[in-house]
Amino acid sequence: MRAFDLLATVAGEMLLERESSPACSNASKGNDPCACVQNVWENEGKLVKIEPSYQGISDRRVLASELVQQADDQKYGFVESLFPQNDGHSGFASMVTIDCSESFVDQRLVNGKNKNDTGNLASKLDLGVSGYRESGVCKLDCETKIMIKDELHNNGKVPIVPVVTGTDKCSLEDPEVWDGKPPALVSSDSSVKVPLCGDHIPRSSFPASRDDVKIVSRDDDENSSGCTHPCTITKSIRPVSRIGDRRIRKILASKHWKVSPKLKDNTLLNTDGDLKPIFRNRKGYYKRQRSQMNVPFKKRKIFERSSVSNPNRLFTCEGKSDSPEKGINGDASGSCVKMHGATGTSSSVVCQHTSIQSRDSYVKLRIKSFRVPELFIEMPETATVGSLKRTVMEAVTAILGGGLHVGVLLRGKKVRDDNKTLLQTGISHDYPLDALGFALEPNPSQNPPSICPRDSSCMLPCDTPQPLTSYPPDSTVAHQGTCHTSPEPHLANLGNFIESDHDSAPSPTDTSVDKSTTDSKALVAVPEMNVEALAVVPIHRKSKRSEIAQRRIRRPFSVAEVEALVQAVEKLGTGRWRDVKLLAFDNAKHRTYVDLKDKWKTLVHTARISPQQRRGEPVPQELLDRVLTAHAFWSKQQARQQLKQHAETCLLI
DNA sequence: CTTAGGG
DNA sequence: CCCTAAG
Repeated sequence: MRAFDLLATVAGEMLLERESSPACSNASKGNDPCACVQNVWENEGKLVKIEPSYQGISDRRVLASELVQQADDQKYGFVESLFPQNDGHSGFASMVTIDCSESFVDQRLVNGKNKNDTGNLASKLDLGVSGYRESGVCKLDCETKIMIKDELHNNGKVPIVPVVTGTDKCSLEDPEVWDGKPPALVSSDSSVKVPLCGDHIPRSSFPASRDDVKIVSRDDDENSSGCTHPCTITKSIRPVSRIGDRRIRKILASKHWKVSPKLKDNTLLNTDGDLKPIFRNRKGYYKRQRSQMNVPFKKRKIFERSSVSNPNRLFTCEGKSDSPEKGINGDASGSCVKMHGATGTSSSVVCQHTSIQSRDSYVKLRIKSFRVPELFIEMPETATVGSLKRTVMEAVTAILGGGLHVGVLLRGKKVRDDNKTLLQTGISHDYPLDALGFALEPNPSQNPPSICPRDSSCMLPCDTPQPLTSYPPDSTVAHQGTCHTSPEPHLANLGNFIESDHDSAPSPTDTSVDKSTTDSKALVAVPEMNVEALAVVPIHRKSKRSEIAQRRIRRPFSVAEVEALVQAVEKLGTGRWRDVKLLAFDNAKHRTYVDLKDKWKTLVHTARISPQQRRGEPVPQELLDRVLTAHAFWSKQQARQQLKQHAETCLLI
């Protein structure tokens, strides 16, 4: 096996430019003075093709050669059709070198500033994911404009909004995206969301993000089933992370990407077969549990699509938005966004009241490169060069496409406070460009703020379920088997109040696609946490932290959940966590029965310690009392049960 | 797969 | 929340 340690650096150049001239406000059709958006990435129009330079596998070096962008308007690759809304011009170039111990990925966002040459980026993604070959030429055709305004107001909002312009050539029908919900990330907080390389490139160029790409290493690209329609491609690809738990863990344990030589095409079906038993059992409820592993990536997916796919719908805070919430970042006064097509035709203006903003209050940023966390790849020596290409591509794409967030460095120091304005942070319009840096970092705690509100709001039942009466403090009725089969109706209903994980809510992808498609390669991107030391990282630098990256996000139990749990345990006892799950948390896909068991464990512990020692959201004492009572009761019950059994066995003997 | 318990 | 042994 050959191991490639791939430290990728995505270099690109973005210009987050300060508004240049007052005239620009009139230039756009919306006539919104504040909505004038300038600028973009540097234009180079290059795309890079990763191409191994070696003939044999003995030479481990992989070089990247650049593909000159083909600015050909006539050709439409699937990329374009996939994200047709991007009518602007951004290209990217990337370079990957793999040299056993180091790799370098240079991705460059280039601006198709060149208006008339629509800057169409036609790139031959030779190393695309299987099937992409069919498209032959992939064209990334988009213009991304970013404006950052250093708010003078201390509202903690830093409106940075990508402006993607374009026309619809292919509508994405993914209800996950278009269900009217606001883009999660944009609305979540004020952190600087810069749709850089990671946001645009991977998805649009080769939608091989972990979430929706079937990572395959097949040697017969040409024979692959073909993706004539981009939308289909996306849908037909299933998340890598949907592999069974066990398998994932094994992979994670190895802390690197691993491509088994046996995992070729014909393995796919087998893999599927392996998975079926896992997913098929008991009302399929376990399947849903599994799918939660995708949460972080799905979140991202939503954001990516929403920010790219349909700007008009999403980036509007005039109240016309389809979103139930007005204004994406919840701060209507802060955001100034304007959409306009490349042609300057369609545009929608937002936030007129901010139009008074001084010209000088815009900050111009320039991002020369992005650094990407380390990757580790292991491949059999017998693997083909083609599969190597694809593997690297997939690795890079996956890491770019999943779980990354942007870190901001000011004078080399990390800017951690997302709530400060640029100005407060020290980034003002006349700030030296070089002082500001960006880095792609693994998302350490992807605790999506959008979740928490739901926890509290959705979980509170209109009519509070009646306290349980069926657990008689000292009755012998409560046999382990009696209430087992027919849960109390009100208890069963309780599940409805528990947050239903919207991330794993049945989506077209989940239901229709997963059955037919399969997991293929056991590839998992393991973002390296260390982003500080980027340039060249020795192979042995991989650390345990990579595992942490794959940990499920921590989701503290809300009081309502605790209530539900207590109630269920009061009813069912402490030894039947699966039933507890089904009874009270059936709709909370992210809570496994193990989680519930663990939670109960901590609840008991919490109830026993003094209130001063407790942490987190305080659990009402009443609930904790019930926990202790129930725990005592069921412990006694268990003891009795055991005694009984013991007596019986003794009698038999 | 579930349960139980340690980490 | 993870992991693992045991059933």
